[in-house]
Amino acid sequence: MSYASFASMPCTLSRPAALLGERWTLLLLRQIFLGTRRFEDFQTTMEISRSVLTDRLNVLLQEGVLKRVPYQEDGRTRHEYRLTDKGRDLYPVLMALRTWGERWMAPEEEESFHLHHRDCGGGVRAKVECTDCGAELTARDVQVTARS
Amino acid sequence: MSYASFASMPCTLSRPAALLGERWTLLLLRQIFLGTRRFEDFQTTMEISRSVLTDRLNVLLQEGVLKRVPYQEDGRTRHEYRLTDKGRDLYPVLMALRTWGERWMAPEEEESFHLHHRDCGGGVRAKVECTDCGAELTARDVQVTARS
DNA sequence: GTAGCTGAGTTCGAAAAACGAACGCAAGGG
DNA sequence: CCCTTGCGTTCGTTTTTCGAACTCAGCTAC
Repeated sequence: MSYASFASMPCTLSRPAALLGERWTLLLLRQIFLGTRRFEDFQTTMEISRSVLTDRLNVLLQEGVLKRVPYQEDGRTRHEYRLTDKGRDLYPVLMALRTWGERWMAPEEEESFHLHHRDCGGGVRAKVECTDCGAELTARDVQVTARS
Repeated sequence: MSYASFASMPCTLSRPAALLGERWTLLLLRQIFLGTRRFEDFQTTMEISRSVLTDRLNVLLQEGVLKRVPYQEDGRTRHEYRLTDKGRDLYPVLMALRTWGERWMAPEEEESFHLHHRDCGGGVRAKVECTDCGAELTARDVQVTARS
């Protein structure tokens, strides 16, 4: 009764952290942002056990991060998992991970994929900024105030 | 030999995702960014089992996200866990989670804490931008290219 | 119609991870 | 000394995860 309690705390950081902090969930989202949509493809590319995959997909469906969308293949109706608006809005989280990974975990080898801005071809970077003055912020620039 | 393999893939997204995607790790980082530094405080505030806490702290030490820093208390030497530069640079990841949480999971109740820019008092927001033109990017603005 | 194939799960026994209460231990303090 | 405190470690139990086999629905071919 402990890990789960973070998922229901009135804290806008602990709730997402508890949801995405469950094993496989971040890697599953990565795969989805890379274009995977079908149960079988998740299972084979990630080597996750089928039962856990079922569970994680269901949690993300319940949370409204994913939706099941019917489509036709070989004349039969199947379903694929796609991001909702809420799910697509997790992009900054994944990009923040990648930006950090590039800076601090970059292996000598090449990347497995590249990202660039469709319009201008530039690179992609996550950052934190002030909603008022627009300055880029680090942890040290931010004051934490507990609510009374 | 499966979840662990993501931690050693030559991919700057899968490696951080595997590291932070282990249960408790994101919540532990949240607690650290909120100022907790000592074993006992993590254990009591998070209700995590002591053995798992030991393990997670050790992994973060090994990865260079945390460091053990000696300090004096009541005339005796103790150690506390503090963020390294590498660890502090995870701030955008946490802020991206929080930005998402505020938009999509905000409970009716109040937040448990507030964040604001020390210099101007403004709010804090994570975003993704183009390194060339500076435009704010969503998943749809970004092209994924697999490496040959 | 029936045998086979395929994608998408479900089931279930074994292995791994997490839990939590008790124990160990070093460094003061009384 | 004996007590307390902070920080782990141990260990038996419970919960998750694993992975191989099974199910099932909807076609396709015969």
